[in-house]
Parts: sequence; C-alpha cells; structure tokens
Amino acid sequence: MDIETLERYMKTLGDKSRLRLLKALEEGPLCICDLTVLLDVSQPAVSQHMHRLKKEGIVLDERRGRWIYWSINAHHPQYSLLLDLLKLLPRQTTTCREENNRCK
Amino acid sequence: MDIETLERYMKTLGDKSRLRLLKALEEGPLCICDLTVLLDVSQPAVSQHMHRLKKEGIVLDERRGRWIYWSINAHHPQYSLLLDLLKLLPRQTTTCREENNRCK
DNA sequence: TGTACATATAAGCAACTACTTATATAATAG
DNA sequence: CTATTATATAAGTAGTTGCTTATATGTACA
Repeated sequence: MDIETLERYMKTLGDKSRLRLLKALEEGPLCICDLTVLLDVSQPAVSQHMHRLKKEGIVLDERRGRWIYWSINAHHPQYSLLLDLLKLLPRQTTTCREENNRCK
Repeated sequence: MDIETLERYMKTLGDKSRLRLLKALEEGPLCICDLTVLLDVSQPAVSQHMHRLKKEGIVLDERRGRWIYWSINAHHPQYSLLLDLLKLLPRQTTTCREENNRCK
C-alpha cells in the first residue's frame, strides 16, 4: 500500500466524530437523521463526515425512498482492521442534544 | 479504550512523515541524524515528530553518549496493530536531500 | 576549556480541519 | 401542484498541524 493512501486512511479515522459514527454503524445501517441524534453536531456536519468516509471507501450509501442508509463497506481492503479498531471502543454513550428528535 | 485516546493514536499515525519514520524504525533503533537523512525535512521537524510519537508511547528514546537512539515501543498496547499497519507499507524509498550527509 | 556535533526548543506561518449557519436539492404525502 | 421531511452543498471561521529558521542545551574529545 502506498504511504499517502495509508496516511489518508489514518487521517480519515483519526477523528472522534467519525469514530463514533462508525461505531454506531457497526450494529447495522443507519440514515443521517439517526446518526445526527447520536452525535452532538449539526446535520450538515454528519453529512460531511459520511461523505468523507464514503470517499475513502469505508462506508456505502443507498437511497431507500426519502432516506439514505449508510453502512460499513465490508469489501474495503482494511475492513478487518477497521473492525479491530472499533472493537477497542466502548459501546456508544449517547449524548443527544435535547432539541433533536428522531426523524419521522 | 477511550474514544479520545483512539482519536489521538490515529491522528499520531495519520501523518506521512511519522509513518516513514516508524517504517524505518521497524528494522531497529536509529538516531535523529539517521532519520533526518531518510526524510526530506529539517532536523527539528524530525525531532518534533519523534517527541510526538514518544508522548503517545509509540516509541522510546535512550541516550548513548552523544546520540539518542529511538526505537518502537514493543510494550505499547497497540504494538501489534502498529506492526500490521507498517507491514502494509513498501520498503522505504529513500529520498535524501543531497546536502544532508550521514552523522559523524 | 573550548570547539564540534547531536538534539531540543521557540517562534512564526501557510495550509488544512471540523465545525457553524444559510440555502439548495430530492423525495414523498396530501 | 404545494408542503414537509431528508439530505447535500456553500461559504465563513476558529483552531490545529507540520513545517520553517534561529537559537539553546547537552555531550565528547582535543
């Protein structure tokens, strides 16, 4: 593997928000509105994080009607490494912000 | 493992220069002057990188006379993960800058 | 002791990052 | 169609990063 590629991969995973998003997706696909409730950041911030993960091939997105479901890409070359990393993390401690409700 | 701790760890490894430094140390301990020849950056830059890796517990330093030898810390909790990562990288392609010679 | 060499520290800076708010696009329900 | 909901994009910004040059500290040897 190219050193620049590994650098980009590590940088992509070297962010608290993205790690939490991936930890949440470990259990199965979720849409942006679900993920926004989990993190204490705005919807655009979550969207931007997911697109960065997608660009790196770490996650996949699939539209189902009004929602777009995001999931971990099991065919990424470093998929098993990612699972090992996520296993290091504790089960999500949800810090929702009060004003955010579930998507309807 | 704490999410902030993993974030810091990934950020520390998410840098091309530090990855190259660690790849070089895979073969055994080296001093700053050796490492400076390997990278195309200044001696202070290498020193700063090594101290960041040390702060994270990834490397160890040991003075031997005038030189300080740096090595990968085999007792770091994520040591085997680090080895897996370094195995992904090709053998160092040395891009010395001409004006830099070996330390005497 | 003084000079040379190895390394560390300090200060400054351009580029990048992760957020924000505002707005645009896309899909469905009525 | 229009309104609502889900998501994306744009633009701006404070904080961080990785380098630089200049200088200080540490060690050894003549």
